[in-house]
Amino acid sequence: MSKTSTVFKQAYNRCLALLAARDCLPSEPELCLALGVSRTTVRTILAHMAESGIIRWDKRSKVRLREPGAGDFFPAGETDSPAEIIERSFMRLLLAQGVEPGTHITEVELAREIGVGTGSLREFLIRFSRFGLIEKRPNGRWMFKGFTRDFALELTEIREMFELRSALAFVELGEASPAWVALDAMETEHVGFADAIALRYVDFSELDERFHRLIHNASRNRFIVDFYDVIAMIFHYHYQWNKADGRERNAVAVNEHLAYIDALKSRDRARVTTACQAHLKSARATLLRSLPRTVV
Amino acid sequence: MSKTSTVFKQAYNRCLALLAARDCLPSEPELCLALGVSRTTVRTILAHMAESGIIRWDKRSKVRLREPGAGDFFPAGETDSPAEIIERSFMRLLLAQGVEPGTHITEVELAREIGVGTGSLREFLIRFSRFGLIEKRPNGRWMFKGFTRDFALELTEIREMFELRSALAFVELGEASPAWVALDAMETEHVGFADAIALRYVDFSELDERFHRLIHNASRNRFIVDFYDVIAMIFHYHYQWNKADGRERNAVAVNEHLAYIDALKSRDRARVTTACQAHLKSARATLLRSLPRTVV
DNA sequence: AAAATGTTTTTTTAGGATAAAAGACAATAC
DNA sequence: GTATTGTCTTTTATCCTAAAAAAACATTTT
Repeated sequence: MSKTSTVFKQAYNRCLALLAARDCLPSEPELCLALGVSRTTVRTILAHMAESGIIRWDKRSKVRLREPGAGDFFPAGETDSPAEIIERSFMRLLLAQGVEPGTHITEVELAREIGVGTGSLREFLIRFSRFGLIEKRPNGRWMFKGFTRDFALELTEIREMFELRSALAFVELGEASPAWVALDAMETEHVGFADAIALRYVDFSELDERFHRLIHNASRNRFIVDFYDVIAMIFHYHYQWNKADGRERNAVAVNEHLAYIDALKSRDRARVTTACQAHLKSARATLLRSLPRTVV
Repeated sequence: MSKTSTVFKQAYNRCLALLAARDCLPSEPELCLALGVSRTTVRTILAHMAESGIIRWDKRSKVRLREPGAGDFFPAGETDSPAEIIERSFMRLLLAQGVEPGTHITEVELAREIGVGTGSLREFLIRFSRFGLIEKRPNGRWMFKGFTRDFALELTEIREMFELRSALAFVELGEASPAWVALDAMETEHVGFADAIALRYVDFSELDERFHRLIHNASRNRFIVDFYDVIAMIFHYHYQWNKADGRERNAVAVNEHLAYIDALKSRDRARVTTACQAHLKSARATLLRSLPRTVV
C-alpha cells in the first residue's frame, strides 16, 4: 500500500464543518490557510465535495448545494495518522492491558495486530525505546519490560532529581525573565481550577504538564527538558485509563502546585525544596497506587 | 536492493583466517559455533570457497586446496553493515568535521552522501536524536544542533549528577555483591595500564567505559545506565579523532581512577564524593578543551 | 496588475518486495 | 544411535515504489 490520506480526510472533515456556517467557500489559497494544508489537498477536497453533491464547483464559485450530514464526514478511525494509531494502541497494550514483564514480540506480529505497516511501527518502537519500557533484542525482537513498580520508582527517582534542580534554577532566574510572568499566569489558572475543579478535572493534566515543563525549562539543560517527555507521556496515558479518584487527586495537586508556586515566588531555596519534594512525593505515591494490579 | 550480506562477508573473512592455520575445516555445526552464524551462512561460505578453488568440499570433507591469499578476502568496506557505516560517517561529520549549529539537512540528501538507504539512515537518526545533538523538523528535515560548548556542559552536568549518585549507591552495595569483585579486577587492570600506558594508551578508552559503566550499574536505575550510552558514544568518537594529548590525559585518568577505586573500597561517602567529583571535573575540562575550534 | 485557477514537478510517506540469514525437519553417514 | 548433511520454511533487513501531499510554474479571470 502507499501513504495514507489522513491529511486529506482530516482537512475534509474540517472543511465540512466550515461549510456548515456559510453557503459558499472562499478561494483556494484562503482555504489553504484556513485548513493548514497545501492547495493540492484543497483541490482534492473540493473535487470530492463536488462529487458527493455537497457543493457545485466551477472555477471560483464553490456554492453549497446541501447541508452536510453526519454521513458525509469521514469516520473518526480513518482520520488518525498511523503514528497516532500506533501510539494509542501501544500505550493501551502497555498501560491499560498491562503486558507481563518479559514478554517478547516481533515487529511484524505487532504491526499486523495494530493494523499498520512494519515501517511505521518500527519507527515508533525505536523512538519509544528511550522510555525504558521496551528493549531491542537481537533478531529484530522487542521485549516488554512491563510497567512495573521498579519502572515507576526509577522514573520518579530521576524526576525528583531533575525537578528539584530545575526548581532551584528557577529561583535564580533574573527578575526580567518571562518565566516569572508565565508563573503568575499559571497561578491564576490554578486558582480558577480550584473553584471549578469538580467540573473540569480532566483538563487538569494539561495544566499540570505545562506547569512542570515551565519549571524544567529553567534548568536550561536539554536532557532534563527532554526527560520530561517521558514523564508527560506516561502520566498522560496512565491517568487517562485510571480515572478512579481523579477528582480528589487533582484537588490535592492543585493545592500543592499553589504552595509550590508560592515558594518559587518567595525565592527561598529551602521553601522551594520543601514544596517541590512534597508535591513530587505525593505524585509518586499516586503513581505507585495506580499501578496495574497484575504486577508486584 | 535487498538485505546486505555483511554477515556472510564478515564470517567468510573470519573463516579464511581460520583456514590459514589448518588444512581442512571442521563440521558445519562446529563452524557455526566458531563463526557465530547460522548453518545456512556456513554452507554459503563453504560453497563460495569451493567455487573459488580454496577448498574441495564434498559432504564432510572440506580439504584445503591452496593457501588463501590477500585477494580472497572481502575488502574492509564491504564487510561493514549499513548501521556501522552510518554511525561512523555521521559521527565524523558531527565531531571531526564540526557541523555548524543550526544546519538543516534532509534524510534523502544525507543518505545519498553516505551511500545507504533512507530507511537505515532514518532509523539511525531517530535513535540518535535522544543524544540531543539533532532534532526532527517537519517535512523529514533534521537540524544539527552542533557539538557546542553548551552541549558539552549540559551533558557533563547530567553525568556528574548521575555518577555521583551511582558512586554513593555503589558504597551501599552488600559485601556479597559481584560488583566488588569486578572492582578489584579493574584495579588490577588499571595498575597494568599505569605501567604500560605509553604503549597501549589507545585501549584505555575501552577500560574507561567499562569502569564507569560498573559504577553506573550500581544505581540500579535504567535511565542512569542508559544515559551512559550517550556519554560513551560521544567520548568514544570524540577521542578517536582528537588524540592530541591522549597519552598524558590517560595517564592522569588512570591515576584518578585508582584514587576513585580506593575511595569506593573505603566505603567512605565523603572520600567517594571527593574522588568522583575530582575525576569528573578533570574529564569535563578535557572535553571542553578539545571542542571544535569553530564553535564558541 | 493582482489574484485565482489550472497543470506539472518534486518530495514525503507508508508499505511491500526481495535477498540474506536463521531455523526446522528429514535424510544420511559414521 | 548420534552426529552430520541436505532440503525446505520462516523471519529479517534493506531498498524500492505507489500514492499523497507539497511546491513550483503557467494560465486565466476579474
